[in-house]
Parts: sequence; C-alpha cells; structure tokens
Amino acid sequence: MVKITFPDGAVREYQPGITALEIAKSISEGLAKKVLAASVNDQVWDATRPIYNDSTLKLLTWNEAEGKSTFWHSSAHLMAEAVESIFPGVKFWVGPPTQNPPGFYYDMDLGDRKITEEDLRAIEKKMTELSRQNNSYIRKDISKKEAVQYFEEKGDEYKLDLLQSLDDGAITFYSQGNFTDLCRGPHIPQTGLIKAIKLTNIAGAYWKGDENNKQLTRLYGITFPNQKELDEYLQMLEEAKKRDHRKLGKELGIYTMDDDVGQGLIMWLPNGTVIIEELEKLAKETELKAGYKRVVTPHIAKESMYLTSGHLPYYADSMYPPMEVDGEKYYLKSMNCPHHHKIFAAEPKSYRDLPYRIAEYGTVYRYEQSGELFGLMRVRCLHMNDAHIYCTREQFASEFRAVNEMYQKYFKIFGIDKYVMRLSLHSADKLGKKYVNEPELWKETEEMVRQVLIESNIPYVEVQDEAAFYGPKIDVQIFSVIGREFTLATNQVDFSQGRSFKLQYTTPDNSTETPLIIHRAPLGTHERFIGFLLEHYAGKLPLWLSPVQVKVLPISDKFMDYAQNVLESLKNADIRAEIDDRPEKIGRKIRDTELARIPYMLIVGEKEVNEGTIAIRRQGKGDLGSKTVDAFIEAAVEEIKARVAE
RNA sequence: GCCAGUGUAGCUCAGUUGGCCAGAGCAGCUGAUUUGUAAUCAGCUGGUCGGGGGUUCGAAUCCCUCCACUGGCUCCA
Repeated sequence: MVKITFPDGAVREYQPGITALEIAKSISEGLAKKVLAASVNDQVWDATRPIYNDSTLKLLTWNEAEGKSTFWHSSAHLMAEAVESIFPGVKFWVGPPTQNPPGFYYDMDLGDRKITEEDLRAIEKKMTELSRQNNSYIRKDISKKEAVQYFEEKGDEYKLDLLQSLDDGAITFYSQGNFTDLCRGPHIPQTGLIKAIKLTNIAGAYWKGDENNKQLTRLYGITFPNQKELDEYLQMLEEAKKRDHRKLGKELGIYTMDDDVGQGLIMWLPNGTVIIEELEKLAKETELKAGYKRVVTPHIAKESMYLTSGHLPYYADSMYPPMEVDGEKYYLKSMNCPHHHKIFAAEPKSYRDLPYRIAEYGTVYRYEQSGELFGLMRVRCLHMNDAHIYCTREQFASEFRAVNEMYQKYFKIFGIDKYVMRLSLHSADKLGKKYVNEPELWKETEEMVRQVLIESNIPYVEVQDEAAFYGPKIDVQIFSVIGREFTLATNQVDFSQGRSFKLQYTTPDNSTETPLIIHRAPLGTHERFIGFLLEHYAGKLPLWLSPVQVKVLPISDKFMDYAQNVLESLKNADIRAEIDDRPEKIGRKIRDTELARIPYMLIVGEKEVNEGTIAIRRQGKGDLGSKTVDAFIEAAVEEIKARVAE
C-alpha cells in the first residue's frame, strides 16, 4: 500500500499504481470532473499518472494557477493537433502556457503558407471538434534514439534541435488523438475538458527570439472550462480597453502625435502640460528636501563625449544617428549622465562635497525600433526624472537606501501598490559586449545592491541580463492595462563612468579617489509615468493633478454674474477652474463635466445666489450638499496641498 | 527592423459582387429655449476615402508601393 498525505494532513492508504484522478473519484465524482492535474510531492504531475511511492498529494483544478497552466498547455497541444490536421507537414517549435496575457501559444513553421483570420476560425472549429472526441492525453517514456527517429521521419528540425539539449532517459512524448508531441508535460486528463476556445492572434516570432533566425508563425489563444468564463474574460478585455492610456489621452486632451512630426514623438497638449508641471513641482520639492541641486544641460553633445562615456560602443543602437556640424559629429543625447559628469568635473571636488547630488528633468532621445513604439509607454523623445549622486564607497549604502525610500514615498502619494522590484544583474557571457568588462566590480556592486535591499526589507526578484551597461540596477516593473510589462522607475549603480570620465575627489589624507555614481529616476519619464497614471486612475486623476480642478455650472444665464464671482475667488486661491457658460440645461453640463473627469462641479442657481453658497458635486460621487465658497476653497486647497490620492 | 492586421468628417462607425453628387450619430457653428444634479429642439458647416502609382468606360472598393497605427517577436518539450 502507498500512503497519501492530503493538504489537510489526513493520511490514507491506496493500492500502488493508483492515480490522482482515481483518488479524486473515490472522494466524489464531482471533484473528479474538475481535476486537471495533481501536485505530487510538490511536483506537478498528470492526474492520470500512477503513484507507486508514499506521497503528499494536492489535487489541482481550475482554481489553482498550476491547474490553469496545465489546462492551457494541453490547449496548445490541442491547437497543434487542429493545425496539423488542416495544414499537414507543419513543423512545430514550442507551445507553452502564458500568464501575461493568460493563455498559450504555439510557434510553428508553415513553410510558404500564410495563416489568415479565417484560418483561425477554422482551427477553433477543429479544436472544438477534437475536444468533443474527448481523447485522453497519454504520456510515454521514450528513448532519445526513438525520439530522434520519430522527428527525423517527420522532418521537424526544430524538435530535433530541442532533443539535442535533452538527456536520454528523461524524454517523454505526449499523445492525444492523432497528435504526438515531444513534451515534458504534465497534461490534463482529456481534451473534452477544454470547452471554450478563442484564438486571439497571429504573430511572427523569431526562432529562439533571435532576429537573425528564421521567423516562425506564432498563434496565440486562450481557453476555458466553460463558455461563461470565456465571455467574462472577453468582457474584461473590453473594459480594459476603456482605460487604455491612448484612449484616455485623446479623450482628455492630454497629448497628441502627428505624422509630420514623426513616430514616437509626443506633443503635450495644455491639459497634459498641467500634469507635467505638477509632477515636476513634486519632484523639485522632494529633491530639494533630499539635498539635490538642480542643473540644466543641452540636448546634444559631441561624439567624443559619448566615446568617453561608453555610450557609443555599448548603446549606439539606441541613439539617433549623428549630425555633422563644422566637421564634428554631434549626437542627440540618449542619457543625461555624461553631461552631469561634466558638471561634476567642472570644479575640483573634495570628500567634503560628497555626496554630490544633481537633478534635472532631462530631455533625451532614443532610437527605438518602429515596431516597439507604444502610445506614451515607449517613445523616442522622453523627459526623465533624472539625477546623479556622486558618493564614496562608504556613503553608497545610505545613499542607495535613501533613493529607495524616495520611491516608497512617491508610491504612497500615487497609491501604487501593484509593482515588482527587480534586481537587474549582468550576464557574464556578454562582458565586453553589452556590459563593461569588469567582472570583479560587477560582482562587488551587485552584492552591495542586494545587501541594501535585504537590509531595507524590500521584496524583490533577481533577473539576469537586464543591467545597464555600466552597472547593476533596481527596476520597478509595472503592467499596462493590456498586460504589457514596463520599467517605471530605476535606481542604478555605476562603477564605470566615473573612471572613464576621470572623475575624482580629494580624500581626507589628500589622495584622490573616483566616486561611485548612482543614477536614479523614481518618477521614470513623464511619458511613461503619465501613461501609467492615466490607466492607474482610469482617467480620474486626483485633484492636485487634474488639469481642470473645478467647473462652475450656472443653472442658467441669469446666474452668470454670481458664477463669475465664484470663478474669480477660485482663481485667486490658485485653483484651476473654468465656467460652463453654454446655454445648456444643467443636466447636460453635469454630464459633460463628469465625462471630462473634472473632480468638482460647483452648481449655482437662484438658491445659491440668495444664500451666498455653492452646491458641490464630486465627479463619480454625486451631490455633496452646499457650502459657502470660502469653505469649499479652504477644503479644496487643503486637498490639493496634501496631494490626496483619492 | 520582421510577421500579421487596420487606416472613410475632430470622434465612433456604415458604405452590398467596382457604378448615380460618399452616409449616420456625436462634436463644431447659427438660431430658438433660461433650464436644479449624467444628453433641449431646429437648421447649417465639415471628407485630397492615409500618400503616391497602376488596372478599368468607371476605384473608398482590385493590384503595386510608401507612410502611420494596432497586436506580437523565448514565459523555452
């Protein structure tokens, strides 16, 4: 007998070779119908795989993340089966489940054939048909030799490539219906569990993600155990589109772009400019308190500086091509740091000057590939909340920690709680190519950063090959409403440019040292940050950031004089206010103001004129009752000053 | 950059198999209405159908090309 330990601690005995599915059946038929996979000794297994040893067991259903991913992985196989029946001779690469966006894809080589939207519908139909056959997913151990033979006969060079990296004895095939695939598994018991199917899009994907390789066709899809969940998912996507920053940016008059100006170049409209100015005000206040000094630098510089900085060897692909002036090459700056280093170097520094912190909302230009551009989130001209801190090795930890604290302070103001802190490390095999070739300094500084994170109790994940060329960094990763991941803010160490620029300070014993440099941008760039905020707040910006904070709505023209007086009082209190002087009914004025996401509506009619008050209405919340103008102004000014997040 | 899709008025969209002056709603303008918490009524204006080239008696519609936008370009069996 084998002893099975359940999550609640209960232990029961079964015949050796029992499967998780059979165990589920012995508990209840209803449960058995929901089981997608099983966690056996913390490994995800097929629910139909026999268990011969004492084990812990957790049944996995749609409610568990592993249940979902197994379901989608099996869906990818089902899609492959459908594709193969419609397009015989297709060769497959890999078909994993995905979390973000949820679902799965399969990469395939269709030769010269092209897949169209109609083909997707045909594949969906075929998948439904195959699902109705309710075929079992069958696991089979196979020797490497047999596996190679199978795919040689099939002529699938991609699977053969995969097999090369696998060890004999650890290779399995999975089959369902007429489809067999090299696969680690696990899979759900039968195809019939996949009831609702939607193939979402067709895309090109370079083999192994390398643009020098052949481009394969990638089909994306999502499936659910029932139609209702699929409908809800599609509904949710529709809702997400409504808070897409590109849609809100247009509706609220935040920014615009124009073919004649160029791709990825944002023009901020008056409303967007108000947001920018408020953000800069916040940054300046915060940085002043934290001991930063402000600087301003030009948008271009000579080639020689970027050779010194290392941008040209390491970062040239991301820079606009140079322009030639008086026989010299000038580049648009892609980063502010070299200019700032020159400011540091402008006067001799002593240890007494450190930490030396200089800040600038710097405009930089980056040549992003046209296909990468995305609304405000990925653009070619950006305004960075940039600053550089030059410090000693001893000062590093406290300076780096102070920057992290500044992040936290900002995140609190904006109510940002869904993000991932990522410790971005270098990749040793790219030293001298993507990263400066200083293996020891990389190790040392990476450990310094890790220690600060641990000491500050900041949860983080470590990721290889995402560092800056000059050092490791912490990135704050956020997600756009359509699920794309972006770096919002960044805090970087630089052990390289200080030496390249021969930056020095005099130590107490009159020798010279090179400072460490921290690059930091807690508010990222205006472009990405405002794009994020629009989605984060669904366009309903907090009062302090709203381009128009208050709209005065007279019931009719008769009360226009009074409304003008109210407007004057608001303006005198530095509140951004407007008056709706159209000859419309009050219901219409309210509707339009609500849709413009203006936080406060002050309604004035006969009653208010007689009583010397205003009727207050809050966007999204409705009527808040009456107050005197002065009382309203006092409260509103307080709300603005405290930057209440709403 | 590459793969796929899209491009009709400021916005959201119609435009049958190529065929009369390219339509609607909203916005805008003009006039009437003077209104109490999410759309008052009427009239009018507005479009090189993304740009260029081609096929045709005839092109928003078919073909070529360029541009822009949208989704994707390792979450590795």
